[in-house]
Amino acid sequence: MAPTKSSKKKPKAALAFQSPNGKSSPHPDLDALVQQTIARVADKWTLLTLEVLDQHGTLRFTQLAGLVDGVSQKMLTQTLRQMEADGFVTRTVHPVIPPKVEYTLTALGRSLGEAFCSVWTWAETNYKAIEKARTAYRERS
Amino acid sequence: MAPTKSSKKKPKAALAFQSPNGKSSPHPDLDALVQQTIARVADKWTLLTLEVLDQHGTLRFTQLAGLVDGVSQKMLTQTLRQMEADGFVTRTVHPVIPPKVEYTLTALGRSLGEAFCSVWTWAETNYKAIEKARTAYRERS
DNA sequence: CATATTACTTACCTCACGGTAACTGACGTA
DNA sequence: TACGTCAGTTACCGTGAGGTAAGTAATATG
Repeated sequence: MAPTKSSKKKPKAALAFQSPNGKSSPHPDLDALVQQTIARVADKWTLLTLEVLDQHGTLRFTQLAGLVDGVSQKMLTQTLRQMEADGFVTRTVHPVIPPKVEYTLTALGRSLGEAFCSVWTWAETNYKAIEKARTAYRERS
Repeated sequence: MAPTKSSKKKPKAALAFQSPNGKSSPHPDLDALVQQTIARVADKWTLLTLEVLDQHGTLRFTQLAGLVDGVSQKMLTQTLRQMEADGFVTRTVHPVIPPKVEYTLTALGRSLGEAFCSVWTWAETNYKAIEKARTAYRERS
């Protein structure tokens, strides 16, 4: 029983809610919005692309393809379109042949990079602790 | 052409590498490790669980199931096991019947929460800008 | 006329993520 | 004897993320 949701009996209450009333949020559920935003932004390719653009400044498509280690053209395009739509990068098309398209971080994109900087730093200082924890866990079981 | 990798011609060089030499990393490729760590940690359920545990302190399984909004038992167990293995939570089993298992963040887990705090804050202050960018993008195309 | 170049689309296909629901174990209680 | 409780585990199954490879447009060059 207890399938996380949907039990035809009494819902037990007092546990499964986070904002049925008004609380004090400016929006109905800011938490959800923020969570959703983070989920979008914490995507693998987005993170990698963000970092590469942050380090190298303006880059063309093929340069990105080379620097974003392991990305396929399809995913790179998709990621860049997404980031453009979200306002993280500007996409500048130079009407020449062969095509020349340049990508640069916007201020918003750069601020996102800074925000993730602390996570990056955390990972740098703590990945050894994680590895140790994993080994310990493996031996425990 | 240019399928991101594997072209039998000259690899063009000067583009597709990040640490073929020694640089100054203590490990062969610290960047990859860190990226990998972030990817693991930036998982949807991990993030949500982390936040709930950060806000509520010690919780039992069913309490978490109620608070982590939308998680299935399967994913909750999986996430918690993962977090335990990584050293983010402690799992305390009280040998009683019915079972009682309590989860608490470790110091490492709490530090991770703090690191993500800046991202959380960023999302709070910038999600409107993102929405605006999206609307603008939609109208542009 | 064929080829190279850049920045993509598009079609196709696979596999792993994750949801649903049922089952387990050990005991107290009705 | 049947049921409820908690904390899972397991089997099954569908969707969709994402990889691969080929195609496209437009022109300069040999």
